[in-house]
Amino acid sequence: MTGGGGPGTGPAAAPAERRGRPRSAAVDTAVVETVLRLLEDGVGVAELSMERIAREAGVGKATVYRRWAGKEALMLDVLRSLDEAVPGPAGGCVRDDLVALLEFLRRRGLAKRSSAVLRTVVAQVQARPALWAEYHDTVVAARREAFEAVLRRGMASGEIRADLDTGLLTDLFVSPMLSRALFHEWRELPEGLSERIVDTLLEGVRPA
Amino acid sequence: MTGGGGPGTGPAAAPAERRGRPRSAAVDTAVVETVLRLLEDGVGVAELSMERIAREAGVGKATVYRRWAGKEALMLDVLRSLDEAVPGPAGGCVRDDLVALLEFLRRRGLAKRSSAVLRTVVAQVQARPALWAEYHDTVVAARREAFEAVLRRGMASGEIRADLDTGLLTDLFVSPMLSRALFHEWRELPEGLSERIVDTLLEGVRPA
DNA sequence: CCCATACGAGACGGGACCGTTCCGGAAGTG
DNA sequence: CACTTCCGGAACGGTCCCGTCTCGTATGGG
Repeated sequence: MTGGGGPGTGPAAAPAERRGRPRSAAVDTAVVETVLRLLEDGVGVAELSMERIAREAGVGKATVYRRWAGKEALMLDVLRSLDEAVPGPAGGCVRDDLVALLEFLRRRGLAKRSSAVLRTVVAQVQARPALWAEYHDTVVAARREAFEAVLRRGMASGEIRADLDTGLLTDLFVSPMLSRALFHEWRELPEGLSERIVDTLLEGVRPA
Repeated sequence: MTGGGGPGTGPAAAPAERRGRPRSAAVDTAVVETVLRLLEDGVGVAELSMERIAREAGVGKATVYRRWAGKEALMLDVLRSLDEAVPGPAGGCVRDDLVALLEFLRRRGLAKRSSAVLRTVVAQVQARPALWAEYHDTVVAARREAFEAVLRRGMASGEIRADLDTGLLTDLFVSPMLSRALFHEWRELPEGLSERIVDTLLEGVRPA
């Protein structure tokens, strides 16, 4: 239930030749996990003070500053910890693959934790572009690429119109799910939503 | 260029029987306008302190507190000031009305100011539901109703499939524009985008 | 074993902001 | 004109936070 908080969280690689006591890996995960939990609980990124993070993680403030230069650097690592593998195409028909990708968004990505993180990142698009860039490269890019790959396959097989831009198509498929997760606070994502979105988009809104 | 900051901004109605010097209406608009400008410049809602708002508006802090109980109440009035009339349907074909509504979103609503406000509000969905509720009732509801009215008209006239839910359809039309405005920082909203979204949705993604 | 380094805890000075209060002056009402 | 209320400015005590530093203790590599 901890999401993608596992390994790969280390903020900086040790340059070998370490004497003395090594740093505790548990501290890294505890801090990152605490930030995610607080965001999940609705604490805004600005109410998140380094002091509070350390307090709630049961960690000395100096220990946090020993690893991260400031809140910005810490947040970047938090975003990096969210890296998740997108499910590969099942190889069935394109329609089912699209539904599966949207279901992945609905279930794993947008249930609670990730919707909170997404809201937080969106709020920082203007003030801290680096934060958004990191989130885009780490999380968004892989998902978009997965969508576009399926769409290209559909275009090759004749299941998808080939005269459309895959970027725009990806927006058409993804953004309805995204908007609901952003605005409706991770409720209102009912079971059959993915199918309804995909089928409506495929069939078109105009009567046949 | 001041947007919807005009009348109706007063935080509380005067109960008549006022002696002494009346409150300056200029202060109300100056404060609200300053908040909007700061949000527009990328200042997060949490970096927005009452002290800073008063300073930048050239207004005494006590004067602000005389009108609003706190930041939450002030933000509610700021959102209320955003109320804008949605353009009525031109009465042409449904397709053109849908394009016109999306164009309204692209041009007026989502260029700069409103995208900043929307990001701010989204960030507060969890922490301050009242803020989101106010924004929804003031801004979102009217726009959604306009969309659904056009869609219902299209269903009656046979231009839109009648077996679909107007709420979901509205999401399909609106959210691609919304997502771009949220994520891409009010760039990347090119001229023909509205037409492309509407036509793709109408025609469908599957080949004919 | 020894020593360098990490650890939690907390003190430190500096700064920002909160919400209130007071001031001297301005501006309408009666 | 007298009076009441508002105005901008500024100060107040209080709280929280920042980033650094110092304790005394724990822990692992050489």
